Amino acid sequence: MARNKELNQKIKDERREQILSSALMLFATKGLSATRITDISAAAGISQGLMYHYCKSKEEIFSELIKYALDRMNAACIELEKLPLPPHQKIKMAIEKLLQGFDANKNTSYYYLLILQATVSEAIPREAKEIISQGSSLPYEVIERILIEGQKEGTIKDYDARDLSVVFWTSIKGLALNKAAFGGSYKMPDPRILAGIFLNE
Amino acid sequence: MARNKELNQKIKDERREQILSSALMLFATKGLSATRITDISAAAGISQGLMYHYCKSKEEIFSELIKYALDRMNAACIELEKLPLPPHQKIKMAIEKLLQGFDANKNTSYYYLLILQATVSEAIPREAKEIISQGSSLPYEVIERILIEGQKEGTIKDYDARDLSVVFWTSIKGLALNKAAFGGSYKMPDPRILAGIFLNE
DNA sequence: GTCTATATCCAGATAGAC
DNA sequence: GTCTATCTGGATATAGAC
Repeated sequence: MARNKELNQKIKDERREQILSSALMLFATKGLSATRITDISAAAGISQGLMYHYCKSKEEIFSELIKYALDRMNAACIELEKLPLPPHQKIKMAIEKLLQGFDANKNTSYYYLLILQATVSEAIPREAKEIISQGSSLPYEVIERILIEGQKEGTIKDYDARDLSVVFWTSIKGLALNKAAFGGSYKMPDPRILAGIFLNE
Repeated sequence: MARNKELNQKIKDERREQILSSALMLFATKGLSATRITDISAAAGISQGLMYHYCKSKEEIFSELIKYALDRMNAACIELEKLPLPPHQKIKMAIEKLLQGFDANKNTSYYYLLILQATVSEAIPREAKEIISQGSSLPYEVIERILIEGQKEGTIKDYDARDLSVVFWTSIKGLALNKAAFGGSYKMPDPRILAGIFLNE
């Protein structure tokens, strides 16, 4: 009895994983609206009707993916800030890790595409919009704080820290979207190019 | 008689302008698929049925907007390359002009959103895909050539020129998308921040 | 040229059998 | 838990009146 329940739960969890993973790819490459529920079910290898045992709608899946992406990004930023390193090293490391992540795993760049859609699009469930509007400012704040610290030490260039933080993230996002667009054929540039935007030599 | 024909043509042209302009905003903020033909007709102030006198489908409008954006961008790049200026000045000027353009006119950043959609999405008419795949490499090539020239003169940093060109455009695109996402509230950063990526001091 | 009304089609969601 | 069949709604596209 208990055995069966456990097994069923396991199957259910695995299917849900499968669904989320398929949906990520489809949402990223077609957008929420153009992705049909049957696209997701086909990619996950189940019938269309069965989808409704695992989720209420594709909007729900979309929101869940957004939440997951934001949570991970924010957690990583908090970790970064806590590291026992001088600020300019934190910036260097962040850039290296982010670019490596894009090269290693295309899903990473797909998440950026999802976040962009959710930020920019009016055709997105209210829930996803709320998750975004509440959870997307932390990375900017963290980088800004680190840059200000570095400016005090004289290791970071003396432009407006808010501007620098915006350039940091828009450049990263630009590269992520390029990766999502051109995929395997495209390799990330030398991270020192980006680091040079911020660091005094 | 001839008068009427001229007048009719003029009305027709104006309407078409209206439709294209409304469609740009809607495609950028909702995506092609989520934009209904009635959204466009309502924004242009005409009935849904009348749309079919001015275009075959929303896909056709989308392709036309993509073509227009690419043509203008490519023409601007060719102009830039021809200017009688040293390479590092061309880079500086390109960055300044691009950022000014984003601040001056939100439509500019909307075009970037359209290009991104057309590049990344599978749910895009074949025609738009073809336009993109044929017409989107020139800006990268032009910037790469200018950078190589500057490297010979010692005014441009000595990283791989292809990498630098990719960073140039991905950073610009990142800023454009940020503008599209956050709109009026967001002001472009100091162009010297970006220029510093490329220029030897 | 412009509108309203209608037909067609397709995706989302539900119901019922296994 | 899983499928197939069906209902429903909404968007596209067309037809016909003014």
